[in-house]
Amino acid sequence: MSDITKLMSRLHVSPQPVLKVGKSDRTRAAILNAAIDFTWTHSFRDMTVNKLMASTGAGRSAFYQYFRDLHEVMATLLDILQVDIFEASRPWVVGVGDPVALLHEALDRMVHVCYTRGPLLRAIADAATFDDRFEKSWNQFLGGFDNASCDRIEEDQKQGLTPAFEALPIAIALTRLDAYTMIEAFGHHPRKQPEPVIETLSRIRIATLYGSEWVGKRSSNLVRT
Amino acid sequence: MSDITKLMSRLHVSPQPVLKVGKSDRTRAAILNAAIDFTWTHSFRDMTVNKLMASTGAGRSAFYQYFRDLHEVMATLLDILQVDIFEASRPWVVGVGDPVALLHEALDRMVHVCYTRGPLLRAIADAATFDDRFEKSWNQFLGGFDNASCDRIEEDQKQGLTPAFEALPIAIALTRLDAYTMIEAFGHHPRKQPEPVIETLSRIRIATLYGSEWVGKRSSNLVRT
DNA sequence: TTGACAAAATGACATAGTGTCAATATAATC
DNA sequence: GATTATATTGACACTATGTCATTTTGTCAA
Repeated sequence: MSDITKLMSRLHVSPQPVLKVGKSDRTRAAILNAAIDFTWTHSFRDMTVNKLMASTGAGRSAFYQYFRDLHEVMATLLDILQVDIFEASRPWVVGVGDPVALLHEALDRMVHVCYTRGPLLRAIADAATFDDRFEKSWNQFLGGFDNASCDRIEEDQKQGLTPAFEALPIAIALTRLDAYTMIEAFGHHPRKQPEPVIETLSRIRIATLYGSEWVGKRSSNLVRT
Repeated sequence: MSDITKLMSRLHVSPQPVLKVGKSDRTRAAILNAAIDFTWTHSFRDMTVNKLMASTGAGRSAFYQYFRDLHEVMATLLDILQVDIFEASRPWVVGVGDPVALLHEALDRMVHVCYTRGPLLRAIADAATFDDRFEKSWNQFLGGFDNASCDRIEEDQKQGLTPAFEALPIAIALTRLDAYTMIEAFGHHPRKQPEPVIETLSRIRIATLYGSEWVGKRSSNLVRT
């Protein structure tokens, strides 16, 4: 039963307007919050089940009631973060109209999300090197981006807005560019300013996809139907 | 005393044609080789002192005679790899002449080195997330690249070959682009083909620095004195 | 309100890896 | 070949993990 299904059945069955939250849910949420808090001030490598559970009041063993291990916690947090990041990228990925303007819009939002959650993003990327299964999740996340980006590039190529080249390798490279540049910029305290990062990523992506003449412009005469 | 200095003094002093290698040197080398071999077939996360020493014949405790921990081993390997990679990048970093041609030359060599040592490069990047001190080494390695790249960009800007923008953030982003694209492509078996990676990285870098019109060309009319 | 049941939390245990140290074995040097 | 320096070893203390039988605690119906 998925989380959403569980939530809906609870809403449906309950005759009361108050969303009932069992102790189980509270502890689970406490663990996730403890993990988020932890990443804000420490590296993932220093995270232990003990330290997390110390922040929740419950004993260490209780952890295993909710998660198989720390990586499953991180996977849950990635699932949540993923939604926000994909949402932020939508303008460019599926938007209609001037692609340069759409790209600025999307990068603006994406950088904002990553700035807000920088240390968490970094912890997630770090955690991927610690565990086989979670590494797959992280690669699927990046892969989802690769594909969305690739589709958009191929669309723009059909329209003659972007030069004809093999889209997927470029999409893959640009995804790594974005991800690791933002992790570098926002993953540690003190975080860098978001604006220069937006400038940098949009300069590189626009120069690569639409030509250097549009770099620095907030929009172009290029139109997409 | 650097490795090279040691090697030279040994060559100089020894009257015999045979390079004298003490037992100490042999064990140390065996550990380093075991680590390299290990990265070729396994992830860094699965590396243990035990597994490494099993390949050398000596017991686990002997390891600590030579290295403080696994990260010191990886730091040693990074030092070695670093030399080859910086050497490969030299044409573009310090070369004189057509920058587009120089860039192709440098990327060609760099991709070749990273293709040859792909799994090791990946293991090194992974190891950086496991240890405070080694993370610093890895960041210094990337930072060295950032600076070299930044210097070259600022030179080209003075010559009017590259648009005027803040060079360092772009250099940082392009370094992450190169590093993590190559780790993605060459870090696992089966490795991707090197040629498309060269194409991809040079396309993005040239479009960003010299303008889209030079992408795909092996050289430009741009000249650098 | 109470009692019974299901669920959550606990503490003790087995396992795996780390790094250290005193004791021992081995190599190199005179 | 004796001596000295160095490499190697095995035992130990420590930290963290994940499991399980047991106990405690919440929830719901009577």
